[in-house]
Amino acid sequence: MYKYEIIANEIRNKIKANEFKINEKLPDEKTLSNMFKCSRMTMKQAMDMLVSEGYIIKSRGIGTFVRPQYGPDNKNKRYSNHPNTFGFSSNFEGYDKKTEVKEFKVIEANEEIVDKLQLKRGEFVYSIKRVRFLNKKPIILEQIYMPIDKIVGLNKEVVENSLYDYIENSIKIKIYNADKIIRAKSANNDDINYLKIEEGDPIIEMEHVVYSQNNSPIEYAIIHYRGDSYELHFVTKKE
Amino acid sequence: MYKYEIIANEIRNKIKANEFKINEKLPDEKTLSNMFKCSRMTMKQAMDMLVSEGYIIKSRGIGTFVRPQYGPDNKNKRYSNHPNTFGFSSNFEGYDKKTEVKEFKVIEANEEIVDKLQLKRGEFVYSIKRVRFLNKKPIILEQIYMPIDKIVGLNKEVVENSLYDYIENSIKIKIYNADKIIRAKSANNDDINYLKIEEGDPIIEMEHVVYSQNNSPIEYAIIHYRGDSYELHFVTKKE
DNA sequence: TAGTGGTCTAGACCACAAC
DNA sequence: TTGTGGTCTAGACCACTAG
Repeated sequence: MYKYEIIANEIRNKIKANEFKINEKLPDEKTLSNMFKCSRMTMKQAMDMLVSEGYIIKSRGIGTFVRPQYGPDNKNKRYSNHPNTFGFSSNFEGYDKKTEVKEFKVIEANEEIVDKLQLKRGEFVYSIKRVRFLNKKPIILEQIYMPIDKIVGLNKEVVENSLYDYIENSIKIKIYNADKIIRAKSANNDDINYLKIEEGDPIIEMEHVVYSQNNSPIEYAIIHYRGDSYELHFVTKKE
Repeated sequence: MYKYEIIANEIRNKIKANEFKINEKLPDEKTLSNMFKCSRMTMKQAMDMLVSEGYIIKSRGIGTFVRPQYGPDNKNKRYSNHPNTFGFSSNFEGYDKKTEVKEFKVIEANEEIVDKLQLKRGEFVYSIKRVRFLNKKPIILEQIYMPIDKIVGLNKEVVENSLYDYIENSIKIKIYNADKIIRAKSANNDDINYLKIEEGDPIIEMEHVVYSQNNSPIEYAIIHYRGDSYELHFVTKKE
């Protein structure tokens, strides 16, 4: 782990633990860089990470402040996450959550999957269908495809827990970035069936391709969020 | 304009003008920083900007490449943009686009608006309703609120063209960042009326609050995109 | 004017990919 | 081994806010 990640983790944890309280002003970056024994550029990188995750707000000439948190149940009884933070588990730490695996098999990649995962015709992928529950309500339906030769040793137990935890900690693949596409759709049969909603109800569809550090695609997923109970939050910075 | 913005603009323009072709490898960052007479950190900042806008892909150990472009009509006849790029005009440069202003008035801010724009009770805001057309089809319905004492001198002509152009170039407010929330909803009466869709059709709702450089909110907007013709693309980088 | 974050430098070393 | 982007430094100066 790099220095700026370690520093960001430390500050993030202090915010989560309420040691830095909401709207509290943090020390200025020069002071912080002395505290953490790093240069100001490194300090800035750590802080910018927290800005993009929505933990803090920086204002030139004024200072840096802990930001009121998003999170489940904050707003109109909708659940929410930052698409910048990878993974369901890390977005809903500490909440009543459950995962049900509806399908776990190996299939030959179709044209769409070949294209998204940059495979060759005839290659095989894991095909995983999971439902995510929050407070016992089914909220998210995921259809995931992963190349069998990159994500080795996958099994149902892993899939019932955190895929990203497995990828990063067990098989030591580093995630680099992701392309995401968001659409609005009407519930299809799977949505009706698994998310317990009605025909025609709106859902958020997020399609994403996640890339590892060498820019090779490791996951292609189509994720459906219940429109009535989920929203995506993010922070856009004009650079 | 800062150096890294100037550099990014130059490279972006070359990509747009096809001087750097799709999938072409760009010179490495050290060479580029010599070419642009800047330090490598500055070069990196310029390039990272283009990564987050989706123009290029960087791979450690390999190099930097021009990325296949998104853009209107690329995929399933849906229009698409990067929410990281501010503004309709800059996202759809060169396309057949039109804006119809359906409402332009000044109202007293209600509780929601007071909250989002950090106003006091009784303050006034511009209330603007616009429909955006692409290739003569109504695609986007916007409801915009802006505080009258920050966005001075607004008039219907400005609103018919580019608001951001006016804000940045005429009244010289620098945009800093934005909070965005994405939801899926079913078409309401306005959507049916202005976007010419049917009751129950899905739409993407994007709510955003845009902040100027001193972190004061200058725009609160609720934007509806036709679900059948629009999608949002973005690039997420794991820092 | 003092305080704060933003930009920029010139260079060092590290991590990863390809040969 | 070479080429590439990523991290990190120690410090300078700039831009914006507040008193």
